[in-house]
Amino acid sequence: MSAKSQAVIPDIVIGRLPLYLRALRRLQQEDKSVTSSQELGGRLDISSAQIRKDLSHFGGFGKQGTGYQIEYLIDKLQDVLQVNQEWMVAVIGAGNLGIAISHYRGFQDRGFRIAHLFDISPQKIGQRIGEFVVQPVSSMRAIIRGEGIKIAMLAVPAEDAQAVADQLVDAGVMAILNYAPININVPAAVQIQYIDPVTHLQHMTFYLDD
Amino acid sequence: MSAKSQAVIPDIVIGRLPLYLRALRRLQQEDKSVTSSQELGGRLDISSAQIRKDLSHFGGFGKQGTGYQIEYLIDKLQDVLQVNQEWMVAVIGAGNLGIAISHYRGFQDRGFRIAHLFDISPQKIGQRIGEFVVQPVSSMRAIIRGEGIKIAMLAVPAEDAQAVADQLVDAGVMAILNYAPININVPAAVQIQYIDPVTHLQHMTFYLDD
DNA sequence: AACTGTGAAGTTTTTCACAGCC
DNA sequence: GGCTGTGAAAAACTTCACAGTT
Repeated sequence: MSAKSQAVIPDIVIGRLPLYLRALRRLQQEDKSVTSSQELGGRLDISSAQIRKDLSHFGGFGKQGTGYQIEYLIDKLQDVLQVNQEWMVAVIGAGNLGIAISHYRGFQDRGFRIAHLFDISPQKIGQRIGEFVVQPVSSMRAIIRGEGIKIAMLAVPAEDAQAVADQLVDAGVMAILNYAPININVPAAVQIQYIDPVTHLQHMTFYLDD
Repeated sequence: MSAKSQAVIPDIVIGRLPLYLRALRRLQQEDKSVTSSQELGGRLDISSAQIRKDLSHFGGFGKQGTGYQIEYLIDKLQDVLQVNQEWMVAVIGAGNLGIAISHYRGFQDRGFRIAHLFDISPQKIGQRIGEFVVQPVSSMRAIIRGEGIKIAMLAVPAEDAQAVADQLVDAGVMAILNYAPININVPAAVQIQYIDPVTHLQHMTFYLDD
């Protein structure tokens, strides 16, 4: 056990930090400079105790009697999540979804920059999509390795997702955000997250009448 | 307490059912007809005990010694989630994301059909997007109410999301899938779910080295 | 007076482990 | 022998409630 040993933070806590960060940025846009666990919780539908407990894992970010300095807390959370730097991201798949992702302006100021857009289809390769030129999957490995890209967003058909993920891992990618509606197996050291709108919709229909 | 009173099922269990369903459909495509909690769990990285416990909330779907009949289990889970019917969905926002959503083929066979695409911009209104003609937000309320649409996908700028959500609720929508990177407040009876790729990316960067 | 940070208590969720059935 | 369904145990997570600080 090293002198600087860190307690393990529950993953569920880590998952909430981006939500806190997002809400704090919003408060900042509203020209507030201080907030409280109660105000933040009200916005997010999370109890104030939960927020205080979550934040306490990383040290005392607040002031008793006062609350949290928004700018300071944003900075600290960005440090914790390592998004005070700008991560290069590769997008694989230049279909409608890949194109929408590539055009999305919302990555920039939250720690990410799309660096490349890949596709396997000869029709797509060479095409200009926003500021990107679609590159062939065949050169993906070399580029990702060469530039040390660690994060990829997968927007290929479900059938191809596992094979492409394998190539990404081989190329050195350590975090994959998979938009294909299929489970992917990756080594334990590689992070994976899923976005599938249908799972969310099906979650909600359970509660609908009729 | 009615004679047919149902025990309350934990929401976290409901959230996993769509994942089971998705994996089962995949197994079916691979021409399997029977599976086990172990096989399913292996695909999903969920323990077999968890899967058995989750499914047991709804009655005995499996056979001891044998496992689960895939077709039967799919049908039962679709019943539970109420996706054996086809839900009409409205999409609001005909930007890159709304367009990508409107083109996506993956809703059809999983219980959902996009019925309308709305936007507020005069440049967008009347434009043809795939099989849809973009309709004005001003007619949204009447159409949603008139057709009894209960589900909406929100793909508008963060600034407009709360206002549009309020209109949707007023129009009778009971479930909203919000793609705007902002928290929305809706009445407790209305379901809301979020998709924000950046929160997933930030969750993963916590674990990345350097 | 207002609010944080935190042990302790309470609740929920997951895993264990095995009886019972095919 | 293989697998489900399930009570009981364990682990994880959330809330309570309050001492301590501004």
